[in-house]
Amino acid sequence: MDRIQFYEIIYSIVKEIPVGYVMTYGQIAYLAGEPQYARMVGWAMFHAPKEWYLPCHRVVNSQGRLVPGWQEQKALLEKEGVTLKANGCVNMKLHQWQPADHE
DNA sequence: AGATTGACCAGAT
DNA sequence: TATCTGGCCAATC
Repeated sequence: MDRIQFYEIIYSIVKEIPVGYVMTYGQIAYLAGEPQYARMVGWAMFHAPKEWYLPCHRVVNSQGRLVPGWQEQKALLEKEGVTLKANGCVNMKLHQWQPADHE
């Protein structure tokens, strides 16, 4: 798979994340077909053109931690209805979006 | 062209 | 449970 295609899939998945839900980099990479590309997901998010309007604030790491150096993300998630723990991490069990939920 | 870093993850200690 | 290490790919120095 071309890296470009991989990015395209990543962006597609991220754009499909509904309000009030979040996903992990690893999960996105997995859905994109390359579970090992978690780092590329994060890299792609940071370098994603704003014209894509990606809800990258709904993307967190496997621990539910928010993006380092981006305190605004916390406020954004709270405004979307995402409940954050006292330590500032997302309640993954409550907000981790699962595409195959109705499986 | 080689080495280092990065919005990560999983396993090991 | 918390911290460290190795590995992954791409971009930058």
